[in-house]
Amino acid sequence: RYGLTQLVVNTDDAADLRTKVKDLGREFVIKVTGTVVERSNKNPKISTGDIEIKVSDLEILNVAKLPPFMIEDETDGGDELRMKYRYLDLRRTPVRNNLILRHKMAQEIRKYLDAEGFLEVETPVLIKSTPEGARDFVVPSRMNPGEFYALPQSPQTFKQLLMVSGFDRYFQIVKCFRDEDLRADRQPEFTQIDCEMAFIEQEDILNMFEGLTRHMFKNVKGIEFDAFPRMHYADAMRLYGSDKPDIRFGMEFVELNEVVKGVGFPVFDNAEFVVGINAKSAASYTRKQLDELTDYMKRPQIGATGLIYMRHNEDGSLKSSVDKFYNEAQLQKWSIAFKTEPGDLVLILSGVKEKARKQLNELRLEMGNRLGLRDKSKFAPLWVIDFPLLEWDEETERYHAMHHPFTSPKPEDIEMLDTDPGNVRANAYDLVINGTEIGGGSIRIHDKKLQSLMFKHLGFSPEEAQKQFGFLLEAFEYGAPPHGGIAFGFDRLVSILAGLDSIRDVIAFPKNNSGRDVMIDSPSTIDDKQKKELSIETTV
RNA sequence: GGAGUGGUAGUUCAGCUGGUUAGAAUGCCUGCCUGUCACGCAGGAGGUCGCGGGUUCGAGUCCCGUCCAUUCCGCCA
Repeated sequence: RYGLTQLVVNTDDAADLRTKVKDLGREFVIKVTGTVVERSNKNPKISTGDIEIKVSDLEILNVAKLPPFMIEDETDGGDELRMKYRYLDLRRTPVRNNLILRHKMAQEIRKYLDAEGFLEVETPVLIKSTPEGARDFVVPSRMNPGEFYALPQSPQTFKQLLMVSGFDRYFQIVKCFRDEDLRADRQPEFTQIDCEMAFIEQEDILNMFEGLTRHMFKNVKGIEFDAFPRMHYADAMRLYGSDKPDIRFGMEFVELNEVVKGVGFPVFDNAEFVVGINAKSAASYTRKQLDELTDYMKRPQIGATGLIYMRHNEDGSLKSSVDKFYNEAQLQKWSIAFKTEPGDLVLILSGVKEKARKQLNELRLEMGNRLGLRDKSKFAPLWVIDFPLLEWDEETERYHAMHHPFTSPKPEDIEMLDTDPGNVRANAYDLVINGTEIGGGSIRIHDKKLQSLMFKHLGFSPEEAQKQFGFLLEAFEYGAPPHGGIAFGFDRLVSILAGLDSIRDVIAFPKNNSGRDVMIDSPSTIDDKQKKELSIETTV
């Protein structure tokens, strides 16, 4: 009942036991002495109560309050309550099993990387603030009044320094901190499997960490994989509208500009880009379901202006929501483009290219969910490679590094840095499993000249670059080997193997949205003495 | 910073267009029951309907504000 275990007490003198505990109420922690007897009638529906104890003595060790929710596999407690009493929630078998899984995975990671000659090195947690990327968590420095430390968003620069030091294979299972709003798959403090290797090329990294992933799945879940498929970033965007496609199912994008334009349907004629998917076996969708789907797409979070559909009916006929503009022969062209069969449902969006792709990605995933194509017990790993080096930032009106400023451009693309920076590709790669970005990395720049050139293109003046990264640039002058690495989001990896949507239940003490009043891992107020010592005058 | 959803017994929720004493299930308490395991039976306690204001003869229900939780967008090199 209270989560520690469930005892079925079997004694010759039950009345005596009852009297013994009665005075204390019904809640207690007990020590039972007795003989274990095998259960004669096991109930396979419950996980507790596998043994019975013939009790000879019972000692009450402590009294316990009644828990605010039932500590059972199927609890009646809501999320909020479970988080408030996390120490009770952690008594529940499913949550405990997640942490056991996490532990096992950490063990397997260390086992694999150790066998491959990696050295686990700890890097500092109180560090200098880095400029780009997420907001830093800050810690006021008492020794340097008015100044502060940042908590690392990743040990990136430290591991590169370790490469200069000759630790050719480094790893660390390490906490990282990013002061951004959290999500179901994102916590402000999270754990990375951080790795770096010297004297390697991209291919070496992909193989090494495909090996790690394979090792983990095999030893923890008993699942083996063929070689992970690889996809160019550009193809991922074209076929799935996402840099992290879920390839447990197909439903690839079909581009339709040539097929649907010029017939006098203004929505398509005026759109830059028309693109759709074929949802196999969904032609039975009713008008009501399609309207609901349209509303889903029109929600502000997605922001589609509409949704066009065509049914390929079981009798072979084609029926679209724009029959007024397209006759049977024209719809036949759609059917050919989508390779439809009777029973299929075609869904089409139009608009500006990037936006339409992004929206169709949402629709594809939603249809995948509705059609049951995203089975949590199936795993589809994928390398996405050849990411762009730079990304245009509308707000600051300049390019910034898509991965980070130390990422090496592809040598053959370097000359485009001046002419066509947006199309320069990087030696950067992501590991995606089931549509979740599990890890990413890159081959780094190890040459001071190229690194300075990159800073220039990222809009750093030489002085700024020197101020922020001078120590790294200087280190590179002492013989930096070619190097590269990768970092895995450990929490996400565990949650995927556990078949969960949220990373919350693979973390013993997760953060909540407000960061307040849940448990001991909440911010504290600063008292006057601290304010004085830290030279803090206003509320931080 | 923005949009959505929710806040009613310990807990999970119901409460339709405003209308007697706010319900269910489960948990809890008391009694009975020595092979139960979602035990059973009988009885009982338990609610300032998040908070503040307003409309109304009358508000859990409608309006305004506010707080909290949560999901998503922004953000996450």
